[in-house]
Amino acid sequence: MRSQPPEIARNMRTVALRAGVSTATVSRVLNGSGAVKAETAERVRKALKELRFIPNPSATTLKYGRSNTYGIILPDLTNPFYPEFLLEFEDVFVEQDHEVLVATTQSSQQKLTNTVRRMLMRRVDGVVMMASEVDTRAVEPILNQQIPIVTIDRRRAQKGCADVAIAFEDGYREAVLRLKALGHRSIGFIGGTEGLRTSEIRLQAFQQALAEAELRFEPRFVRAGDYRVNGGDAAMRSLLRQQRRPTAVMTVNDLTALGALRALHALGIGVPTQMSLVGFDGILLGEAAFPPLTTVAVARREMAERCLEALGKLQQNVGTRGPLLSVPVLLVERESTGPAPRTRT
Amino acid sequence: MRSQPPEIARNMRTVALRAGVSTATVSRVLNGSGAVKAETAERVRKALKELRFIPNPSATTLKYGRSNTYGIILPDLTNPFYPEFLLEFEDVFVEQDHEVLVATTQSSQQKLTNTVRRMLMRRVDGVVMMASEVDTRAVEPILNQQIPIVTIDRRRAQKGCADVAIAFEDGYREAVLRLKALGHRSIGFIGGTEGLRTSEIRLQAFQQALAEAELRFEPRFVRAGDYRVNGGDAAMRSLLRQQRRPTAVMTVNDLTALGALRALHALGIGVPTQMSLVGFDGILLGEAAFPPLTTVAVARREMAERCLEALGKLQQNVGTRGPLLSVPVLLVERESTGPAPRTRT
DNA sequence: ATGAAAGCGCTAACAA
DNA sequence: TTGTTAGCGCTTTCAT
Repeated sequence: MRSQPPEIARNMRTVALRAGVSTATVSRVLNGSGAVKAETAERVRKALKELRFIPNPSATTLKYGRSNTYGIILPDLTNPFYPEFLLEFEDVFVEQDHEVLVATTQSSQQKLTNTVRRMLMRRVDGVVMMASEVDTRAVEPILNQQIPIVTIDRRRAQKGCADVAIAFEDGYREAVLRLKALGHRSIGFIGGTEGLRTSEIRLQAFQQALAEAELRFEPRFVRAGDYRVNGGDAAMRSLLRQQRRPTAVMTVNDLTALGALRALHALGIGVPTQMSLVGFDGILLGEAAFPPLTTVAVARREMAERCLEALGKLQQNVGTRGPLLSVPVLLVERESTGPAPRTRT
Repeated sequence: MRSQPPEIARNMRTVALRAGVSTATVSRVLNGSGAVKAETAERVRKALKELRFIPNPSATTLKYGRSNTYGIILPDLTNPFYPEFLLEFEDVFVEQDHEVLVATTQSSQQKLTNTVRRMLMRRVDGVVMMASEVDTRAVEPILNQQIPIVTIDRRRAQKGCADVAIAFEDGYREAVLRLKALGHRSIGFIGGTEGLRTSEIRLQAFQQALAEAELRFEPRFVRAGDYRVNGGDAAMRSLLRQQRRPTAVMTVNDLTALGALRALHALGIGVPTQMSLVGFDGILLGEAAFPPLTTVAVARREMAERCLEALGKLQQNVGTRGPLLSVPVLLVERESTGPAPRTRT
């Protein structure tokens, strides 16, 4: 025998009736707008509770053209960094009583166009865009509607846009210094897909880190990858085909490092005894690798918070350029790095 | 010099004005409801296009209390299986012009309660629930609102509910038979968290597979894990602490297998030379492991399609029990499995 | 301190 | 075949 489900109010009228007030008063109590006598407010709150009132945000969206929803556009969910970020993003935004609309582009221009339309239809109040691989002209309709956009890692801002950038420079500097302290003198690099702005930025950050550590940048120890496992694997094999080798390799992200690690295993090269390896991102599965991967972890939570902050700033000053913010980074030393081997292999 | 952004219509009135018709006609053209003269329809379509009309679904949601949005509740996004499934889910639903509302519970009862409220507020038309770890009484308000729910892997349905189950039995059977063909006679198992219904189901499926293959089930070769890397690592270490060992180990999911693999590496046990290892789920990163992980892959796409199908059935027959559907599974043989070692270690 | 009412955009019932 | 209109739920302005 199940008890009858309790009556539930799906509109304010029902609540107002029960409390013996008008819907205007209910609204005032809910939003803390306008003055309501304490006694009345109490009665309303009681009715609200008893009737388990479920507000209908589409009414507000309809009235004001704003939905309290924020869109997030991710390139992909198969790189664990993105879902791990999404987790924090959702948490941060929902905590502020915002709703989140998730979309992935999967590097398809068509998908991005559809996504933009979906976001416009849902009257999002802002968009966070983490899809460096696609042509960003597709998002112009969003800007035309005066909806703020926060990009990730573009390192520039225009009217209505802000940018949140990962501190690659700090990350590579820290890692290079640590490797130097471990005795490494020649450090290789497996980068991202060629031709992408973000690949360029990361490679430069690595070069700069070497310079600051007074180590030589050797182009023959550099390879392009594709931000994925197979690219890292192929790049590492290519690196190892040469006569001379670096004693340590840094990568553009963890997936690349995992691929490189697999190649090293397959070729019977000891990690870290014969070669040290450093990833970037700090995905959880880096710890599941053998040996557990040393990496530069990106502070996902702070990244989500910076997005929220940037969006807030853009809303305060519509039509102006938004801020350029930075996300900190942390070297997580695990077991894929160790002292440089005595003799160069 | 940028060209002026084109005027965009955010309501039907503007479009109707331009086409010289009423909003009702515009609506009829858009939805293909009611008869419209071909010539008029053409004029409307032209106006629609010229003005880049963006419909406002909140109006429809407000009018009908239905949003064309489906909620999906995931336990977590750090297990790559979930985002990989989400990717397909989004794709399948968006393709049908549905919107998707994503939420994660992170095994928190409070978060689930909030999520349910969010879904109710957004007037979702259905919910897919993949969170076996939490108390499902929290979702009752959804059922009370006559909103259909599709659960994953509960293997039962009640009024307003359907279930989509992964064919564990098939998966374990296939894998066990393959291992048997490779000469394995004693096969261990690392299961899920104890006390969960889904852990029970999976263990039983494994036992059944052994029985069908006429292999003995040996409880001392069974350990509980936690569906995560560390649980798999610990369980494997515990398994290896015994005098006698299985020659192959199957696991409840890939994360568990990855942890087990790490333990095997750490203890210097060759995979697959000394021990074979089989995961479950087919996460992409299984291929990045060394050796690449043999696993039973769950057909994510079909899983998403079954969810859509189940939701459709439930909507056709409100208030009845929904179907129990099944998702197929595929053995993906990579390099963590091989012939059983000659002598038992 | 409170209530009445308008209006956001859309669709379907009804009228013409 | 097409148009007019009511009404979904909410907030806010304007009265009271």
